[in-house]
Amino acid sequence: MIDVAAEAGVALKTVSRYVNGAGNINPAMAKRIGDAITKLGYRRNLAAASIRPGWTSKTIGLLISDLANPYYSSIARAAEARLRDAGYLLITASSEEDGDTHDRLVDSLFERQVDAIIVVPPRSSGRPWSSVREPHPPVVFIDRPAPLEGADTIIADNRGGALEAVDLLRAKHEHVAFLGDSLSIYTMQERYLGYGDALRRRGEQVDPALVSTSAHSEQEAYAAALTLLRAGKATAIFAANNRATVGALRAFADEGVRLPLIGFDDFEAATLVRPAVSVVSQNTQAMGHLAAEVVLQRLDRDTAADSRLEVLSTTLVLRGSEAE
Amino acid sequence: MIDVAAEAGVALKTVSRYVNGAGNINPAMAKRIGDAITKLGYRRNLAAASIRPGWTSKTIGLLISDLANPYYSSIARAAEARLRDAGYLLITASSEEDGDTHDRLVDSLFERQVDAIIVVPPRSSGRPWSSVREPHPPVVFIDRPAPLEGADTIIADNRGGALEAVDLLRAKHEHVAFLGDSLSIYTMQERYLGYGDALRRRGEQVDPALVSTSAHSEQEAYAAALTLLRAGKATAIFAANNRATVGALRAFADEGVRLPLIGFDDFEAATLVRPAVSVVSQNTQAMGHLAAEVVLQRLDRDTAADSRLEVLSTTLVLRGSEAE
DNA sequence: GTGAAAGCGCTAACAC
DNA sequence: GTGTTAGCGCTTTCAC
Repeated sequence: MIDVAAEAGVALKTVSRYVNGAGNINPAMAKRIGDAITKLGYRRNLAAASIRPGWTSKTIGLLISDLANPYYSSIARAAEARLRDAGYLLITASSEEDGDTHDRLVDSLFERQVDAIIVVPPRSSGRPWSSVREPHPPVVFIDRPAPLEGADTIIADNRGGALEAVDLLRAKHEHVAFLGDSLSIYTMQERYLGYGDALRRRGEQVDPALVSTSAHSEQEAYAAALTLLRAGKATAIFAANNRATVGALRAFADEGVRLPLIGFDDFEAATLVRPAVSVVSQNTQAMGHLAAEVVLQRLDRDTAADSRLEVLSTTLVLRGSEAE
Repeated sequence: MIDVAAEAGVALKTVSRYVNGAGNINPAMAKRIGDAITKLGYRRNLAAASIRPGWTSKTIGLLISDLANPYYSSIARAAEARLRDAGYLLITASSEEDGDTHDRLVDSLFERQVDAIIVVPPRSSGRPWSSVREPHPPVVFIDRPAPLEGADTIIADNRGGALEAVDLLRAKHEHVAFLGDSLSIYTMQERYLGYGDALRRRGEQVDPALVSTSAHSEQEAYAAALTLLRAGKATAIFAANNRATVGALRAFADEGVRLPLIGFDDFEAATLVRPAVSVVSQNTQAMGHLAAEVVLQRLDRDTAADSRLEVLSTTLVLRGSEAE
């Protein structure tokens, strides 16, 4: 910047004003400065600018469990698009559901002076969030309940979505099975509750013989679905996540049957398989976009405004026989 | 840091040494400093450290066309994992194939003092790369040829992959059609060349009636596939990208036929559809990982080493009837 | 409208 | 082994 000032024959400060877009600059000088910048190939150092009081890095952290998971990458994409429009860039990192990795990444992000972070709390918990010293940049939790009292949170209505799906299945079919992963996972628990809600609404109880929670991997989901089919009791299946849905489809194919099925979370193959698969769809775009909005709001009016808890509703997408 | 030093009763520099893990510190002092840091909730400011000569931001930029695209998010994931192990964080941004957006993001990244950037060159070109002033952080281009002479580049063997697939189809079937997007897209052009290679190898010419390059969207891919089917000439199809493959599958379903098919790029639905779909698979993990390695190598030995051009081979994954 | 000097948080010399 | 000083690139009072 000194060089630019020398080249243009003005003071350092004038160059600073120029690059910051301050209005009060003599047009002739502005031109000289612009030329000098081009000639010297000057590039601004935002890191240096950001250490001044009142200045920020214009960078936001995004901590998710796995960037390669379409669910999260879609959220990331939406958040990035919105924040980019507002002049922010996103540092994206994957915690791999590991509490320690997550904690380390949070520290790294804070050390890099991010203005805020958007976080998917990992399943395996590390240090409690409440132990993170104030003051720190605003944190917005998404997808799962905040592990911190009174924090901004955006989640989907897992329970309501499951209720709607199971209710629809139960209207036509006697024995609706629940095929999912461990109930110790928040979203699973919620979807299971929704499953129960739908039955209780009809004055029925959950039948343990129809509940399978061992779909930890696609392989196990397949095995669980097979067991369910061979037991012969289930007349319809609610698959509580993508893995379970895919496992059920494979089991159907192998057994040569096809039970009515509704999965949770949409996926590409759902419209390709015949018959097409009905799903409870989450609006990941909306979640990413909303997370960005909440962050921007916190950053704008830096007030200690009331924390926001947003519950995004799900959409039941009926395809195949369920659509009739 | 001043506060920490005061609290611990040591000099500023000793605290600096401590947080930098310098060995030569009196254990008693180290303990006092550690306690003071905890007590005060001190967090290091890496931005301030990074403006010192010889220090860097430990941050790397990743510029891709669309984070929500599984192909790119998978690359991003692999690169992130490798770089995280090396102490780097990734600023990820989507150019949306727009040259101007891309150029702006490159500038933003450089201004934020990233140590290097990994770039997917956008289709619509903005400013020429050669006009970007030296010196600038190392740039590694991936997925498409570098728009800059002598730059590190990692691409997949699109041509060879297509050749292999078409060769296999042609061995059993008389008229293999090419279903793809515009040939002005680099990867398409390469795959089309591979298609031609396979035919020429048998002393045949490309039959224009069997070539369709209008699969710009899934809808158009579907329409193009339908046209191909109804013309009745094609006896097998090489679908040059995911969109084309999916379009072909929809057309098959609607017409109640199933031609031998090999797609380019693997996708989840490929194993779910019956019969399963054979594909030419790119190793996105390897591409991301390798991009990270090349970056680290440039950063380590900051030598002006020879530029690397890596061509990753593809894998032909045979499923369904093609597997017989 | 423009410039000189001070200082953001940090680290590298260079003493002690 | 530890402290003092200067300065990284930038922006901001506060004079002119």
